[in-house]
Amino acid sequence: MAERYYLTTAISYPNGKPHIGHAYELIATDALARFKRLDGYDVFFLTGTDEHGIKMLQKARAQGMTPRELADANSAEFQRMAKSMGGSNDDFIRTSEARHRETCQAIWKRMEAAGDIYKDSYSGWYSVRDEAYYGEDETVLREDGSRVGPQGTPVEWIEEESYFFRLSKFQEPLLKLYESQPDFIGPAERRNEVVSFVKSGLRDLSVSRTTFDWGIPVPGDEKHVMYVWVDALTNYLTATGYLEDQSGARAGFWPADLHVIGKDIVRFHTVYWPAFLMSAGLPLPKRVFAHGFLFNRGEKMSKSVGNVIDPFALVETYGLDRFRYFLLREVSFGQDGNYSHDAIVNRTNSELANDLGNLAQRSLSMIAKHCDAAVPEFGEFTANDQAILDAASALLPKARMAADKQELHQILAAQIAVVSEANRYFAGEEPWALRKTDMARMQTVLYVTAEVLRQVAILMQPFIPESAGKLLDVLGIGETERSFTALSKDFALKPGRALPAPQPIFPRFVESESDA
RNA sequence: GGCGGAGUAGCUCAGUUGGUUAGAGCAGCGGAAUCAUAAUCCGCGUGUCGGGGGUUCGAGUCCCUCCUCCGCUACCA
Repeated sequence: MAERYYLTTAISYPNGKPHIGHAYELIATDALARFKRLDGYDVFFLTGTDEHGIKMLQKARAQGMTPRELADANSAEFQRMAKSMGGSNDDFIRTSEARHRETCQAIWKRMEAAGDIYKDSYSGWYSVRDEAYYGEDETVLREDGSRVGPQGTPVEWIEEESYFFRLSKFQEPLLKLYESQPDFIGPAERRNEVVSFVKSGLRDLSVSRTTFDWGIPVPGDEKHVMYVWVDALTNYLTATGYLEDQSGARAGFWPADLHVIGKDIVRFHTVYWPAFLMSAGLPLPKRVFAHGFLFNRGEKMSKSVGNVIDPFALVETYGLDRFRYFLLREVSFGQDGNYSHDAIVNRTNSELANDLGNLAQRSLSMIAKHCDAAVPEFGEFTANDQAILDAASALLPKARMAADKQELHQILAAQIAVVSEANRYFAGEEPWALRKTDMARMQTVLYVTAEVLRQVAILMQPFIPESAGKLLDVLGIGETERSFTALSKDFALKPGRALPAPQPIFPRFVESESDA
């Protein structure tokens, strides 16, 4: 049976519309999911929405809706976004679903049974206007004796009954985890931050609230709802059904192999989450990888600056694959990145249209015209032939290593380097000149070029599924010959096999009058 | 403030355990070719490797110091 691979995005808080950050995370995780599927794994790829909490409640009220109505409406938008971005997720979880309630209550009971949940009171400086608690050091005592929060709003001392999770107990086990499993947190910079945070000491965590009811009730004390992270993080477990039935269809996917998240929620995934699981006596995920943020021309996206970009519009403008390629190639996965119209056009025109697309077109149209529209015969390979073929064969092992470290940009960089090399090879061999002097040699050059294209196209599928598929179409590669298994020599192009008429796969992006 | 990271060609960045004339891609300039999506190929960089000091036969690469930028420093997610 195939090895399983379970990966997730973070679930999105749907109190607004999806933005480019959501799209980015989905696309990157999708590329990894597709990569693993093509590499023969039995993949479970999960994304979803995190629908509870006071902000949803407030937003719903403001719009004259029930929280469930708001959640339904906005979650649908996130599902539409996942589809539009080419998401190949196997499930879409909503925390308002019954299955999730069941799992949350089950994990709660386990933590409680372990003695890690206790009732106390949560107190702090609360700002009614901000609807937030602040630490004492965040507040300022004014001369008139009033105390205000960081936003300058008045705060008052509030005590609320709350359940606590004994996070303090897990400081040592967590440090041990980071040490024994150095790959638990990626990229490495994040790991150091987490370690130093945990070393500085952990306080117990308030995990329930009584001030609102849009959430999952605490078992046995229903005036409490679970607060934020027990609810949100548990989604990863819910979707597998592991807690309900360990022999269920998806139970074998737990523990997750990879949680892909934004760098802003590293702590919750690398401190709280493993602590909850340890307490509940459950296996821990293998790795949490935090990506960076995307900036619009170096500026953070914000409504006030007016540079909020709708991911649907970007796909509309550039096309899905161009957009995916840009994000995954331009930005070092794990670091912050910038996007701009010029950057998208430059990157994709240069690499997809000029390098890859044009190489395909120039070689395949020669094959169509001069080789009877069939894969050409080849003779003895020269050193040049062998070198470029070897460079293509070397891609898979490199890509695998990079994929396991989530270095998506490296995979694409390596591929495009081979494409560039293939262009140099093609120009150097001059098949158009060979046509007049040595047809057999011309055929070999065209064969080698097409075979390199085949290898690259197969490896491009996770990133630009549709256009890589089209490229495989014009190379005459059938649906069953597209997995990474087909990268082996046994699947190399067979001379004589008919090829369809070549057609441009990656058109250049040309500025229209209205864009200028 | 504390801890951590970064400052290398116009732009984005590589530069292993210190060792020969510091690299790539993009952009720019010149040329070639014409199979191809005006695409491709070739050639062209005297860069104070943030400043200063030090260790060493030798430092972008180690040490000290200064400057600048960034991240983390718990209950909005």
